Amino acid sequence: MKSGANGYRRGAAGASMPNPPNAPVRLKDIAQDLNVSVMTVSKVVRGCADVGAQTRSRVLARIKELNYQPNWVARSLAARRTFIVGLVVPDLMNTFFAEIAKGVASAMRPLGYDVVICNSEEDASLEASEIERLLARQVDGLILASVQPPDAEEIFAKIEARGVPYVLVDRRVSRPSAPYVGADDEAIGRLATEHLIERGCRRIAHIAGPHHPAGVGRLKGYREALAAAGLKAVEEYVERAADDATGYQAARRLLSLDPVPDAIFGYNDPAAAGAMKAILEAGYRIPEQIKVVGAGNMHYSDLLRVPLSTVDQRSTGIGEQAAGILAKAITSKRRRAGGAILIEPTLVIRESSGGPLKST
Amino acid sequence: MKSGANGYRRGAAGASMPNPPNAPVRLKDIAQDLNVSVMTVSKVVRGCADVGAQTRSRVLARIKELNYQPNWVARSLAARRTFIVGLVVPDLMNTFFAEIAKGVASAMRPLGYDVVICNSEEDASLEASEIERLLARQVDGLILASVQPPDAEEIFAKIEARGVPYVLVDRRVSRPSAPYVGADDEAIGRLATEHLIERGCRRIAHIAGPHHPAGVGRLKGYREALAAAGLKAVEEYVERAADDATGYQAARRLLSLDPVPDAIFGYNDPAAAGAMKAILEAGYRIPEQIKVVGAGNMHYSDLLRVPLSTVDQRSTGIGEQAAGILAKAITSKRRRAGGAILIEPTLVIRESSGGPLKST
DNA sequence: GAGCGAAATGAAAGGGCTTTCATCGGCGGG
DNA sequence: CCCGCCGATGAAAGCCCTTTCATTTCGCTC
Repeated sequence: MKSGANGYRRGAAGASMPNPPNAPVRLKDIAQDLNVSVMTVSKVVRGCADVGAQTRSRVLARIKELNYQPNWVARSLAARRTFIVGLVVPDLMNTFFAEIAKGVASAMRPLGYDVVICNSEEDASLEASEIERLLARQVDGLILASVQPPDAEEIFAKIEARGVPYVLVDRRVSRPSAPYVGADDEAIGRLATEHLIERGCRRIAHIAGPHHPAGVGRLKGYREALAAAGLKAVEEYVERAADDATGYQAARRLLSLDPVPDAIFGYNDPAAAGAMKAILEAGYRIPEQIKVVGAGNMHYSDLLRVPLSTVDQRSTGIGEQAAGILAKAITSKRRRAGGAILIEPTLVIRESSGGPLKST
Repeated sequence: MKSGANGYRRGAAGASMPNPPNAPVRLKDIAQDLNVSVMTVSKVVRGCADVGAQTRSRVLARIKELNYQPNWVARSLAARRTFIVGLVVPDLMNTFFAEIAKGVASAMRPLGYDVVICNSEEDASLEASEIERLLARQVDGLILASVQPPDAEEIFAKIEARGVPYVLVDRRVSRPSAPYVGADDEAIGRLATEHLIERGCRRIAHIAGPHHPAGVGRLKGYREALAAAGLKAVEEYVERAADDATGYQAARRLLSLDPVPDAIFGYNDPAAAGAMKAILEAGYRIPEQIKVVGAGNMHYSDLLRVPLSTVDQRSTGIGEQAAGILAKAITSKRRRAGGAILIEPTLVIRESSGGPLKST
């Protein structure tokens, strides 16, 4: 019963079943139709130069006619490139990251790459597993806004061992060698805090992020600015949060302190927005009694309860630039993009810190 | 020079180069190490039952030791399944869709599927090309919040021709046979409009969406509600928009009309949020002079300038349910999920329409 | 101790494409 | 008139894994 072993797809006979109706068209089908080799068709599909003009047009015609679509899985396997890049962000609900995703996708598309977006939900282990899946899927490159705690070498070692180029965005994990696109977090922290100091605040609280570089860096900048202004850093004035819900909670705790803060700097906009909700609920006025500043300039920040002052980091640009760097790294031999692109953070002053002109 | 044809990867000699340092570990490497067949290793990896306990543990040990990761591209080709499903949404910046994405991903992950999220940016042709790429990538299924105008049969015909199961979410394209998860758009339109009528509004304007089912349906519901209440439908009171920026513009036009509307129903929350910005800028008070209602209950709606009344559609649930249906369709023989799941829309009353209790 | 079925293993044949390299025919130059 | 070269075409060998089905080896039953 040897013939039984023949195999899958097409009936039973041999290698020549013409076109079992429902199966997608393959290179081979076209080649047989036209009495040319699979190679020739493949070359036409890929736009190789060494195909006769006449042959080419015959093939092209048939391709259109049969509506041939290359099978990218097979192509990826053979070519050892998938033309997929992975993007891992911690929170898609924060439009700051959605915007980065948009930037990445729109920069990658014209280069022929698809972007697979993953949401790690600020969960380091979920993130790790997402990255592993992406690697298993043989992505050509990775863009990461990482959740990883500063000491998590392992994942990056794995990526590097695989030789997959990657770019860090927004969160600069402790890999000085890795390419990075984003703002200087300490500068962000300083900028926001200095602004509040200028506006006359003296009891400035901070809702810090989780223990990733962005959180840590902004906290540091905040402390530096306080120190530079000769203000005492009150330990109780620093809370932790990750998004609007936790920011709300954090702010409630801050509001229960005895000398109530006269300003809150949220490490990102959702946290600051949540804080504003808590502040208003507690009956304080923004900005008269308590001023608020966020960071990220997320899409809805100026539509919020009180339009939110924030530190802009040009999120779409981050995505595009990261994409550019990654594309270059993928193509180059060295497969390691270099250096960091530090985005100059800029203050966007809205009502939550007293508005553009008057100073308190 | 026959030997030159030998091929790629591993040096030159034969099929037995042991382990060219930098290449990823393959099934074959493990098999050779252990003197078993590739098959056996493959079975262990996939958790097949018919492997001896001892062999299994030897293999497992080696897998861990060498840190073997299956190559999903090869696996997908051989198994003719990718374990990838595609999700196409019109606007990731609208957290309503980000939430759906989250729901889909979290429901699919435990089933072993990865989700590829695509943002069509409300652009029908971009959407079409994204869907084609997903098909070319051999996705196992598709979840679509489609931008397509009602007459765009072509794409769906293509999907069906490929035999790829799909589920529609939030936007019910005119394919009565296709499975759908989302709210009844006319009900949404009615609910919002009736609420505004109850609150005493008589000149209710509507910022309608683009010409997709969600936009059309909600507009229809709005008109029905007006008619039912005996209110005249003023044609100038209907504007078009897609997001907060265009919603802002639309509202400005509405505010320039002579009898200024006393209410605006935005077909989605971003549009309504943009409208609120325009209204406040023009010096009107919300809700005293103009009331506003949106739809979708997006993540930041209650943090907005004036907390936004809206029609909730349980976005996370939509994603999860769609994922469930799709997974079933993928597994089943028929490959076509059935029926629609209509989510009961519910009103969420916040300040923008006068708050929960008092009735204007 | 022959016969049976189950358990464990593996051989062979692809999946649809690309890669490398050989071949073929025809042209101009020597 | 033969050589070598070029453009055009194709043959063969993979990419790494799964599928189908055959084989081998046991332990049992009767």
